Amino acid sequence: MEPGSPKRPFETAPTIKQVADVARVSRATVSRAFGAPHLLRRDTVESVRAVAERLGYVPNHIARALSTGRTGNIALVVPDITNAFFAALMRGAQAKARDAGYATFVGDSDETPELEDMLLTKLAAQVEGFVLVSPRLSQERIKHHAARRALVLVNSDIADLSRLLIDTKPSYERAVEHLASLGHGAVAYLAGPDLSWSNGQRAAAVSDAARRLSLRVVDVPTSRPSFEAGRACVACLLEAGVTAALAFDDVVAQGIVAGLAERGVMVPRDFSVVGCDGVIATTNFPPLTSIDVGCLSAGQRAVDLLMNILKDPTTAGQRIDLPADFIIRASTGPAQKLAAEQQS
Amino acid sequence: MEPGSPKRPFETAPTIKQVADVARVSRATVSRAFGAPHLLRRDTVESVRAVAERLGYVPNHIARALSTGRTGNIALVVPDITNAFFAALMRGAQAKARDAGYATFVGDSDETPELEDMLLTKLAAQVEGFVLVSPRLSQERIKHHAARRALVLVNSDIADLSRLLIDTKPSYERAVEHLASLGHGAVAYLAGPDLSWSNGQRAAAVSDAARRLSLRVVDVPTSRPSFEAGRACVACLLEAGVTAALAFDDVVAQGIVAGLAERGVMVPRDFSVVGCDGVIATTNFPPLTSIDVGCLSAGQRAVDLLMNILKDPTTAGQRIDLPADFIIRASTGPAQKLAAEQQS
DNA sequence: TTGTAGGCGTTATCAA
DNA sequence: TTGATAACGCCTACAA
Repeated sequence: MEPGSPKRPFETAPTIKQVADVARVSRATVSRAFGAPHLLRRDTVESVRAVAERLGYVPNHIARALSTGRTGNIALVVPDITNAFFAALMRGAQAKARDAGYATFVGDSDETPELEDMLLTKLAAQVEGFVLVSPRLSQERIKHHAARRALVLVNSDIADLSRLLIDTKPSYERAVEHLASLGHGAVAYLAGPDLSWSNGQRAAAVSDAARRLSLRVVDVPTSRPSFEAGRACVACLLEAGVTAALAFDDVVAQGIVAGLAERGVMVPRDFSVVGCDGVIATTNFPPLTSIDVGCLSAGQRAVDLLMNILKDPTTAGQRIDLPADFIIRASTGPAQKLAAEQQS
Repeated sequence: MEPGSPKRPFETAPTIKQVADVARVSRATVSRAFGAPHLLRRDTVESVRAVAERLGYVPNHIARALSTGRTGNIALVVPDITNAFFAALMRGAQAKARDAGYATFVGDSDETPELEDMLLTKLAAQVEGFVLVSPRLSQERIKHHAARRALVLVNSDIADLSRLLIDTKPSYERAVEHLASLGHGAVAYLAGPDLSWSNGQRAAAVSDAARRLSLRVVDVPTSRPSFEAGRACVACLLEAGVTAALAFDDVVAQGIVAGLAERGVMVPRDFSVVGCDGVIATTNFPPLTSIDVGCLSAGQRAVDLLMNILKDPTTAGQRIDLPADFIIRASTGPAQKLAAEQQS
């Protein structure tokens, strides 16, 4: 270390007082130049801001928060950052929050209720609100947290709480119809997490549509929605004699396609696969027939909702349903003759 | 643009003063009962804590931060959350920070220097340190930020700043050797962002190794490392007469594979592709021959480094090189005869 | 339109 | 071992 170096290793940020002194105004004026410029003369605002700029002054979030009770922070809590669906959602949410002047904490719960609970608890003191995505936590605990902080749920349906639900049911039904029309008589559904609302919805949609169309459905559980899980269940799929599979999401679908390819089963010639999410459906070969849930805009909408609640708490508690689009690409095709005959 | 209204529909937390009054001690004593109990008599601590418990008192994080200058927060700034490499890195970093008792802000700079600068500036007041991943910002501005807050760089080499460099050079060289040994006489390098240190390193490695082995190299620029960019340059690759391509990362590599497949060019039979990152190399068919950079542990290491600096600022400024592994999977194979003949 | 002064909830520095 | 009091940096009535 340099001799005579300052006790603090880092430069200390300029304060409102320093700006005030240099600009020859009061601290209140500096404060207003940033927080309420309409109360000041134009040139006052400009000169103060110029000085601030020159000094590198930025209003201190913490001090402001202490004074106003508003932190200007929100937190995003998701089961797995590396999942493309959550990542895209976070991207939209984070950008929206930034535009609204909010900074964003992120919490990865690693798919566990305990970590989720812990994150919600510890972050609460520093945020104005939460966006809780696909929670694995109990209703009771979620309500507990919602009672002390604004909270928007994504893909979790709890009465009286603000929630954004991506409605994939019609799309999964259309997907089943699509497969039926291609001559598939037996299909599989590769499930997502038990605790997931989305999974419940999707499983029900497949089951309902299949019953209606007299298709046979095989339900295949997976430990966790992953490429590996999809790949691992291929043997099971082929054994079950199905000619098509609907997956909980695109990651699982990709795994299925890869697992099939390894065994020389070509998609869509020999087997059809349907995914869900829409982020990575197009970054696959063949491009996946999939359900586009518009995760980016879902993230934005969730933050919109949260911002509304922060502005007017009486708007809390509403339910918003977002549509999803079934999009036919190249991973589905006519049922293979052989397999079709097996059914009849 | 303004943070929400001040009125709070949520339970308001008790303050230190309320606890002090009820416990019939001073605020200082309450503070010490939590922050420095060894300075107090045992029964004092107990009685104060009992009262606090009864009232549901929890020390206010914000007020404490203002007073001590310690926020217990760090920030992660990355070019693109949805990129699998960054997502995995964030996951590792976030988990490590959580274990160390820190909360994590996340900033997505959308690959732009301006946003990056803005995030660094606005977040500075609320964090004790930054992990800045693959910055697109100028050295000058980075140094500016590093002067006021602890900062760890990932994949950016600026002297005197703490930095974690994932050394992919030997691996790219090995990749070129691998291709040469398979009979490829002309290869392409699909570049990443101009401002990226990683890209510079990788381009140089390919160029050096190719010169040494007398291979022809075609450099193909891309706007942004994306699936689409990889897919779009396939025409260019085929025109250039190369039989193999090394991509800046796995996403681009996936795009190339898909683009080739669309034209009936099979990988690795007709064309070889090498990626980099290792996150999604295995979630592709065929699994990509790729360079595994261990992003998850890189995230952990980066936070380790940051925590060390926070504990002892004199440890700042060190450079850590992390090795990367070249892994041969199924996207590379012998050069196609026809193409090979074209070369001779 | 601008300045003054008190307060936000804690911690840190002195005294006692 | 405890208490009084001054920061911490900002916002916001209230005054001017």
